[in-house]
Amino acid sequence: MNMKKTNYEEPAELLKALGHPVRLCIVKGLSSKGRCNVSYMEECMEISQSGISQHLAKLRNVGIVKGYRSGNEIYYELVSEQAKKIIDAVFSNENSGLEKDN
Amino acid sequence: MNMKKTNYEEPAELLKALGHPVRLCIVKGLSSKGRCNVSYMEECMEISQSGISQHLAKLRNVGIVKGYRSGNEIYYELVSEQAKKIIDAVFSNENSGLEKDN
DNA sequence: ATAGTACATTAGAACAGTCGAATATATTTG
DNA sequence: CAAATATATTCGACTGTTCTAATGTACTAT
Repeated sequence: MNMKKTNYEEPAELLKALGHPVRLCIVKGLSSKGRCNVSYMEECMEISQSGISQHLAKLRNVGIVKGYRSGNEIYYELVSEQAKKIIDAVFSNENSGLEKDN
Repeated sequence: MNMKKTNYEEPAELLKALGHPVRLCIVKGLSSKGRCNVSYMEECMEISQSGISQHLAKLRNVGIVKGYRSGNEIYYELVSEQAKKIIDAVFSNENSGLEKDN
């Protein structure tokens, strides 16, 4: 029944990349507002410049975002359809009831 | 523009829990086959008993799965609607084109 | 060329995640 | 009760992640 671990390694990488509050925030922001430069992200979240850059690097490395230079600044865009779908799934949160009463 | 980090902490936990090949495999399996006991999972994946148990503990802790004892064994079920949606998004992978040509 | 701005990269300390081995607990069977 | 089975928990080594501070690079303006 095809439960080979290797089939899950790539999608797990994607989920792991999204599984950090700062990165999730970045991607959610890009998903709803389109492109955005790094300084703006810095202003919106309490995190250092280098922090943002490092998180963006991870998102780039798994192909979730892509950056375009425009003069002095770099604008990022969400380029992974799969990531978009995941974000939609995560935030389609009309939480209709009983969860986590474990 | 509501980019507060705290709003992203819980969903990030969920994604992080799913962001490991073994756990993703478990959840995907439960998603498509319904309930399953631990021994069966062990057989299907190359990992120790304690490994499976530890991963199941994580999934339990964030409310993704729930286990029911039936005699000697424990059957797990996927109980988080949000996780189901995410799994669907991850594996709706009719990859229609251009991604990751970074 | 120098200085300023925007971003990326590196380094290292602190912390979190993962894995196998050993041990613990709950249940069933004899 | 003792032994067997199924699962959970704990421990410790190892690896990976995250953060801050410092430094590097690319572009712009003067």
